[in-house]
Amino acid sequence: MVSDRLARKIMRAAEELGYRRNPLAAGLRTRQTYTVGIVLPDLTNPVFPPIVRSAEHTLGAEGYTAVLADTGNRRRRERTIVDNMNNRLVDGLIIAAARRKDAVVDDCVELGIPLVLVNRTVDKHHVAAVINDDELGIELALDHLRGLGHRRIAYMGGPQNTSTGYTRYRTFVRLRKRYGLAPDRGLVVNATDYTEAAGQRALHRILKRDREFTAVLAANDLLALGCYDEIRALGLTCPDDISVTGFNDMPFVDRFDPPLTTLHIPREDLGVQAAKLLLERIRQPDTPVKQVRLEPRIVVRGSTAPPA
Amino acid sequence: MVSDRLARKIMRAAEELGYRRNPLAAGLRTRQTYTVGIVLPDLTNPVFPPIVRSAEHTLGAEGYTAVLADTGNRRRRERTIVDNMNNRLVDGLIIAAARRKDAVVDDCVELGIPLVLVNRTVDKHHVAAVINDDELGIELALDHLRGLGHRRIAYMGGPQNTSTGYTRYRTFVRLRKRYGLAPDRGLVVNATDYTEAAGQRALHRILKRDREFTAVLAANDLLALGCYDEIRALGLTCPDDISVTGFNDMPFVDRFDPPLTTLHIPREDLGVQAAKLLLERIRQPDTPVKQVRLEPRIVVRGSTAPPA
DNA sequence: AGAGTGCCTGCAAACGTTTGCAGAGACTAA
DNA sequence: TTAGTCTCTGCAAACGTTTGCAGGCACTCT
Repeated sequence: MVSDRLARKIMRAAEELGYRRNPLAAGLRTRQTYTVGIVLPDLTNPVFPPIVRSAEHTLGAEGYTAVLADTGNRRRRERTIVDNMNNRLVDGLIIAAARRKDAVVDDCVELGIPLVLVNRTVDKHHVAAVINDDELGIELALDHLRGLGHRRIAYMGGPQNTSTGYTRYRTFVRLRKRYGLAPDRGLVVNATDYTEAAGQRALHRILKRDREFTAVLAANDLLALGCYDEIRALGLTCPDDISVTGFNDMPFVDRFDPPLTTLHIPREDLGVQAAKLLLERIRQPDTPVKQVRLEPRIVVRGSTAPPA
Repeated sequence: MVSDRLARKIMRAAEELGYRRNPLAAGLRTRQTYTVGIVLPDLTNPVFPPIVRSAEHTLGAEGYTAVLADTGNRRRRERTIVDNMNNRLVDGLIIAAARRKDAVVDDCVELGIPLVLVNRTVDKHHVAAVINDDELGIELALDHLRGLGHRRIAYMGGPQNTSTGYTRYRTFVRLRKRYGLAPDRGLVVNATDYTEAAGQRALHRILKRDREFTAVLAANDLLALGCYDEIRALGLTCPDDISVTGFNDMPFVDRFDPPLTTLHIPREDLGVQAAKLLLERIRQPDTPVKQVRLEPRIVVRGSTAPPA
């Protein structure tokens, strides 16, 4: 619109006068705030910080500011947070806290708010998402345990209202049948939350019904830690008495006692891809909705061993 | 201003019409956004999430929204982030990433932006802060090690440009003299960062000069983990060969191998107090600046034992 | 010289609130 | 009836941008 020379002159003058653009006023006029919201289910779960960090970084490079919030795994808080963010006119949202049926997600889609799910997705596949290949993950873990010689393998799933909880559970059941493993219903329990306490409770329930298994495949690292607790509480040891595997390879699990065998997910990539996808949706909202699936790989450590 | 009856009627009408207040426009007019910024040095350090969470919760109860950001321990990013937040007219800031001399903090004070430091403070004591009693902490750790019979105790400090790094270091040196412990300069090293890698490097440096110590007192849990790594790399074991203590009692350190003896800090309280102090400064900016100090307590676990 | 083009300046409306003020009614007290 | 009080309605300015348009000036081309 204007010549380079003048533009520079204006910039210099602005600098001298200490002019600072007011993004509030600009946002009011343009309905663009260059802010995106990131919604987490649980900030204290170490899986998320690395994802958030790489997403933040990618967004920052394009001039966007990330606004984080933690739902504490509560539905009402998710609603409040997202409403709040939409009120403040974020340009888009990255949600890591989605449930399989998620009214908040539905509303965002309906309102046309650019949205990308990360880590978890919803049942209706009408929204952009970057997730892990959970089926592959469970298969890798199960193959590992079978390779060690385990035949009676317990499964500890996550909450069935999350896509990860559900897919991993379904996959385990499917594969167990395919491999001709003992189809004991008593060996499968789904925990109510992805927390250590819920994991411990769930293993307690399994142990009350059946003590003949030699390994437990947990749908998440925190659940696996809950298994550690229950195993220890019973005076048993891992992996001598019971092998345990997790999912996520969250930071520090390599230092636990014993170091956890688990599925490593490409955390940085999850964040980067989610950010890129979101930018795409913000800039070209009419582009078709994409789902990206990233492959986990198994990391074998000390929590798994051949059965006694 | 108006009667209750009318007020209710208006609210109902607003509801029916689906009216939603636009905080951008309101903020533009009133210069109040009911948003506060929380600035962290490192989101992946598990000490911070619990602090953030309780601060967020306290602020939320008063109608404020928290906006998180992670400086990744880089000065330039801290500047960018805080500028950005001030531009967007946050009502106040909680900064957990302060250095002892911190231009960003100085600027905020000068601009009169309500500000509370948490965990770390600055040298000039002109700004509200909620911190730990670091002197007490170091004293507790040292007493514990002395109580076990350790006499040659190495100290691994944190970055000296942070208040925690500096105070803990000064306290160790002071107490060592008071207790008449060997004043070897070779036994004291300050790491460049609060990270595991820096901790490992620092212990490596100590070990090159002196291998006669029986315990190392680390200024932070991540540094202590770095010590674990170096001890293991040398084929030694903790605590049989070397005892290790940390600081912060961050989540999960009780599960490490060995479980870490460390100083527990009242994380929730840090967050709550910081939030309350900030609200006070926002609502009554003329009130005198307060500094709150909270007491840590030692948690003895498996990483410390009497010397061989 | 006149028309056309490029660059610039200036003006005004709009975004959705808050805030203060003026004035209209309705009611109460003298 | 009149003055005074209360409650409500309506209007207008202001917050700091963005955006479009009109007009001015200088220059180039025919």
